[in-house]
Amino acid sequence: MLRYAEVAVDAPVSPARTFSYHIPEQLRLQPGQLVWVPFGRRTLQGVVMELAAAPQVAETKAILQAVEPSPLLTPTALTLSRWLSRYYLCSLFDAVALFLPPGFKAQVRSEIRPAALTDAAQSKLKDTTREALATLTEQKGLPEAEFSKLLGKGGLREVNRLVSQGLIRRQVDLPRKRTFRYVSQLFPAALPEDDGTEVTRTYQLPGRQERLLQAVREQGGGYSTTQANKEFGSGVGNALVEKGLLGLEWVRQENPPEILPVLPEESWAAGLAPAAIAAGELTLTRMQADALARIVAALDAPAPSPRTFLLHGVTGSGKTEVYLRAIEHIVKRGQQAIFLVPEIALTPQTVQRVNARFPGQVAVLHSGLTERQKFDQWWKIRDGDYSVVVGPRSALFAPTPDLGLIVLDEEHEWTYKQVDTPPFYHARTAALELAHLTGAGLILGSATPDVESYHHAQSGRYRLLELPYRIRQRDQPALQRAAEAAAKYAVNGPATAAGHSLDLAAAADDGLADVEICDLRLELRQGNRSIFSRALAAALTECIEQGRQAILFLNRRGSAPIVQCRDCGYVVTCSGCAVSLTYHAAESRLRCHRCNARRRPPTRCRQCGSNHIRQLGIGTQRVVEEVEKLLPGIAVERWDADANRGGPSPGERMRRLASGETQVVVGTQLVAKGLDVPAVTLVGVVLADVGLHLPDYRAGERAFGLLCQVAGRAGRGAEPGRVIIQTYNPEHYAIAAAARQDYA
DNA sequence: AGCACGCCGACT
DNA sequence: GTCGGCGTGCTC
Repeated sequence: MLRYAEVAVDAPVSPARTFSYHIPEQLRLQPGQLVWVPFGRRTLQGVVMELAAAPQVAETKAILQAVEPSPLLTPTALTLSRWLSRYYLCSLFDAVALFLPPGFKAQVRSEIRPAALTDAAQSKLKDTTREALATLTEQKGLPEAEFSKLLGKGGLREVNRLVSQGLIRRQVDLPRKRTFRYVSQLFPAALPEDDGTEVTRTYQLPGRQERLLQAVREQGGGYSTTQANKEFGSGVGNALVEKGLLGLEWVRQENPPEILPVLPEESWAAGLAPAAIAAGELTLTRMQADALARIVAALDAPAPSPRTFLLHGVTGSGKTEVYLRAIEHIVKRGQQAIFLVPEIALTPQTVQRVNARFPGQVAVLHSGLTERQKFDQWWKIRDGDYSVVVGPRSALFAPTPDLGLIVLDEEHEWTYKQVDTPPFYHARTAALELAHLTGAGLILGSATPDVESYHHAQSGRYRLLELPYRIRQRDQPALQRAAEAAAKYAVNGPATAAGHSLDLAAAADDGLADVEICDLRLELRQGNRSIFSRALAAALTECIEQGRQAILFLNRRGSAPIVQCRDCGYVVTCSGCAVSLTYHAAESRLRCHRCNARRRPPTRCRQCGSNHIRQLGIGTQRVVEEVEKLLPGIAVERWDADANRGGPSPGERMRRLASGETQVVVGTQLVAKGLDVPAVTLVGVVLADVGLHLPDYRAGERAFGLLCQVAGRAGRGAEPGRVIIQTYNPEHYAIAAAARQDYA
């Protein structure tokens, strides 16, 4: 029989490694259960990966106890854990920990007791140790942590020495109390050959015990100890447990209080949720309808069919609506969907739309929840109480009972990659594997897909779905007319016909803002030393005079400046890595952040010989000053990580912008993502080059994506938008392509 | 994390 | 000849 278990132990061991333990007679274990095991001198948590007939080694220790009576991980989760461990080179336990309920961690608490404390043995000890032992004897025992503290520095070592000398005893207790919301309950005890027969007895019990026993048996299920103590007096239940007439179990509390999917208070777009987006109100464009049809067809096809889609749609093209309809399809057939977003706090609009479409069925996981709330959410998801789980990368491992679809919005975002603690997984890669294992569909969506994803879509590994046109508010009357006209000739029903007409209208004008590139080298040559080109200065002035709003964007990340020739735009790069060199003031040298090469800073430009070499390094602060100089008395606000720490709250700033109080926003990436303010008609990129020369070979790709996103901020309302990109590198492929909004 | 083992330098 | 500091590898 299967008397052994292969256990993933919570220790830093090689990937995929398990340890063999034998299962004691009285334990019934299944794969996926969390257990306590002895490991070296310690007692650790582990997860049973599989049961086995034979161990890997001759000598095995016994599993001490199960933490939960039933498995916490499904067979699918175990399979994905093994894959994660091998692929990301982490211990198997680090991988399975992703799937465990929040707050499962518990530590062994050991108690120190005095033993054989003869004067002779004590005479050889240090003074502090002798004093600590005196306290210990006085208290008749202390928790190990406290005792070790009494011994001062290196206390842990000293404790072990004393244990091996036999002067003290260590008693290890496995934690009985469960993390949260566990209540102890009394059960009628059954006979050992558990067939449900209750224990019979021939003797008489004291009155209160008799009455409690009767009450518990009548109840049938569990009888809370708290209630028992209240009604029959404390200790009565314990007496019955000791007589073997009642069993005591820790049971997870049923029906935890409702968790409202509350968004972080500080969310920028509080109160800005699109008002009229309810199910069925929107007519899909033909592109949207096509995309949805292909997704639904794949989801309905028999199991081994390609179900990974890359939904490439420009900002405002209606990707979210496609996700929502696909989720609806899955939910209707009783399955669940996982909706991943890069950061909850930055995508409140998306989250609110999901919430509005599936009221009461959405679990929103975010860092603002308390540990207890997260714990309750985990169990409710597992019980199938929710149809949709929205959250950051970790939400991929939520215990949905029957996963049908995974949506990964803004799939190019780097927050999907875990970089701080093992396993260093990428949620997109892991989602692909999970979808493969479960047969679930996977939709990756972005306006600027990661080059790797796009490549997979082109080579056929994913299916590519394109939404090339923006849907605008100003199209709505046109849509109405088109729908009416088209209805007369409709073959496929009015909705599709109207959508088709909208596509035709949009094809002539894709709804995107006009983008101009402004060559700063030319400005400089013509004597303009300001950070604003004449074109941007004029556009900004005009925009404000017309009572509209503007966003000025400066992608200045970190503090590493760039060394650049102001005559030809040449940037000093590493000869081996094609990465910009960073000036290190302390050693007066340029350094490559990739290969660590060192170089003396050049005095003349290598490309044109000019000595007009500068360290580029303007920040948003400087831009704000320049705007105030250009347009005195204007309401400018700076939105970046620094400004976020002090000053008005993000919510307050968002309100001021939405109401028009703020006329110009100067910001970093923070303003590039998700900001949707209709009255913003002008976007100025103060210096596009900065992001271009980050010490990262993906710099060009990222600069392109960011510029596209920034450009998407303009002209979201009825008025057309205008974007001006200032650069010293107008011919750089990333900037030129971004100006044409040409992803391909 | 904690422990044993073994190597090497500093001491009796 | 012995002690101890620390680098390395192991824990079923």
